[in-house]
Amino acid sequence: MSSINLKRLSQELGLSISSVSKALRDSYEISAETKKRVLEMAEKLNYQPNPFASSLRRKKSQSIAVVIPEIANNYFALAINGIQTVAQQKGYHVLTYLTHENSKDQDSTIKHLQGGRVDGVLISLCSDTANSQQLTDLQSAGFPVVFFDRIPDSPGCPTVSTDDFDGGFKATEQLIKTGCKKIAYLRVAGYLSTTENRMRGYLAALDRYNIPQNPKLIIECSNDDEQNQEIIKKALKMRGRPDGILSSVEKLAISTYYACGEINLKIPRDVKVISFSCLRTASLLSPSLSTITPPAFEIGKEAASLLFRMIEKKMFGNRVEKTVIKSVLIERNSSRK
Amino acid sequence: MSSINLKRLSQELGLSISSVSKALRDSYEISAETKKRVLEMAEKLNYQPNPFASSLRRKKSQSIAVVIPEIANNYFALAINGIQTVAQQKGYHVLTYLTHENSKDQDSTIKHLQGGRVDGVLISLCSDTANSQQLTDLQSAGFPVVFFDRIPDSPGCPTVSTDDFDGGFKATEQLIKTGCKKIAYLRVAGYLSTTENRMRGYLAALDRYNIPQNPKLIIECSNDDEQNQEIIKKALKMRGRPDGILSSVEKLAISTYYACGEINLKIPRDVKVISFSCLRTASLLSPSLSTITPPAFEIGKEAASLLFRMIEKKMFGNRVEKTVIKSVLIERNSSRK
DNA sequence: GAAAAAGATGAAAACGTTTTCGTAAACTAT
DNA sequence: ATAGTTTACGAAAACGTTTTCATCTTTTTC
Repeated sequence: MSSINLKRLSQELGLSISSVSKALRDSYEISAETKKRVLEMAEKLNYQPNPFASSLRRKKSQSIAVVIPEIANNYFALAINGIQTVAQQKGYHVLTYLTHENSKDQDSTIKHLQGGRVDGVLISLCSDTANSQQLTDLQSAGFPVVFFDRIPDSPGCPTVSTDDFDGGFKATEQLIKTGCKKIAYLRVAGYLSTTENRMRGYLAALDRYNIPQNPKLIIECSNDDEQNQEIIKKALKMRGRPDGILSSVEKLAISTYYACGEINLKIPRDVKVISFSCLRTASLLSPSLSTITPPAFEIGKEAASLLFRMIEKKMFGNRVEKTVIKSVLIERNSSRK
Repeated sequence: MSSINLKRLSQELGLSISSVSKALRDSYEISAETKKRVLEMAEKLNYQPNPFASSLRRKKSQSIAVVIPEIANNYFALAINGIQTVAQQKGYHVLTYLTHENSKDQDSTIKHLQGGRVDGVLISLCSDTANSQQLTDLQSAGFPVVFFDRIPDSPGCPTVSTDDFDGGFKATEQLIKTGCKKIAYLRVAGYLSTTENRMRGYLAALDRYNIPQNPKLIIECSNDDEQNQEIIKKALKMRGRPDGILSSVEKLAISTYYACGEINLKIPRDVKVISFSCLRTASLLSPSLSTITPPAFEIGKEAASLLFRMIEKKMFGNRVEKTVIKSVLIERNSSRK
């Protein structure tokens, strides 16, 4: 807390507060000579402007918020990395809020944010969201909000996401091509745009290859890893058990590996597995895991860039940008013949 | 940006600004009846106090900063999770800053933080820090700073870390017990308290078991994964190549796996591996990776708790707290006979 | 029933900036 | 020399709170 402020600085220099302020902001009203003196003194006294006074006066926080379900997750960690890269370069500060997949937490966070603490919000929705009134309020007030990854269905929102439908389709196709007939889809509890779209891709692929859809093969998991392992084990032991698994999120693939280990099913011999995942060690797993990898870092970067464009009002009229960045499918041993 | 403020609220209620402010802060000066009216109106108009005005006046930011080298890293992601848990519960906001292992970035971050944007700082030092003047300035100004994981050597700093020496010792011991005679230690470039202490544990274990220390087996890696893979490959091809590897950080273990794959060395047959790591999938790797796992989440939680104790001045005099939380060693196939 | 105490409210200063506006002094053009 | 313009600076208001202090009313006390 450097208690040295403009007043102190101006006294030291024998100038008025306003002149010093202008000098520091490089105003044309101040002579080059004076600016130099001011800069030097500021440096010497290690002057740091009070960000709150500045924000209060300018009605600009120089901060953005990132609201995500969790952070100990390869995807979100990478996305934040991308976001920070852009924000730090723009001289913006980044506030992170975790919702823990809890819409109550998400709503209260959004509500607090209305106070003006940030100039914009990047958000990936939590899974138990029905429809957040807070969020629509925020947006309709003209507040810059960009959704990434888990986005709302409503068309009026700026979003950055990946081609989930396509990913789900291609992953399923891949399983089909290696001979799978009974492909299970692992989805998480609640509603997620990603899970939903990936599933639509999965179903479309089944149709395309004339494989009958089977509701029993759409397996809803929870938010608890141990519970999921049980759910998956049960699915793998049922009559007409799946010979292929498409996991909509990384953690379910991991649970699948553990589940198979416990009931002595060999991947890929007994069941083939492919999963959406940003796991860096996918190729080192036993067996190596086939993945559809969303470009998390780029999505974060793109979402942040879009947000800053909105903040800086460099938007073309009211056009709502919807960016989609392709995922990449990498076939590895877990889904090979 | 709810443009409804105290003034507006007070007009609506026919009260003075000060009374409304006091009512909202539940002051004893205001009658219960009035408080109720105020609360109701605030709710109705969705009043959100301006955080900057409040911070400016109270000289309290209700925010803390987390300064870390990177975020796409299991350890730091977990630690932040712990930090957020505590902060969110305390009603504090969390600002994250990435230094990218760059002391310039770190210094400029610290410098900005002196403006009073936060009430305290949690920091894990970057690897190319010699000694940050900014940081010592900040501390000696009485500003609350807690170091976690990568901590300074100076005794005057509050820290939360794990028993790195012990971890290094036990990991090395484990390799020795499975018959390794030439154990390499993989360290990262620059200076890290963790790497250093783990190495001291490693060297102590060698001494304890009468294995001669060999400087050629202490291998300094870089910050670039591809480069590291080359470095490790080279080390594994040299005369008197290591038969055991202790990796001081997770990413070097991963590079080791790749390196072994490329030159056809089988883990653990040809070389045994153990690593410090928070990888959730350690047991699913091929082969499963033996790890010393620092309790990242707990370290984050503990560090944040300590910071809040400092912020709230609930410290006992000037005693500097140095918390150490034990890591746990899990033997898996990569280091078995 | 007067003095003292308690209760409830409001006016205004303060926090540290930024910005608008005013005004000297210096310069330019006629 | 005079009017106009430019240059460089300062005074003061404003941002939205919090807090101190004063004020007025009501209640208590002897």
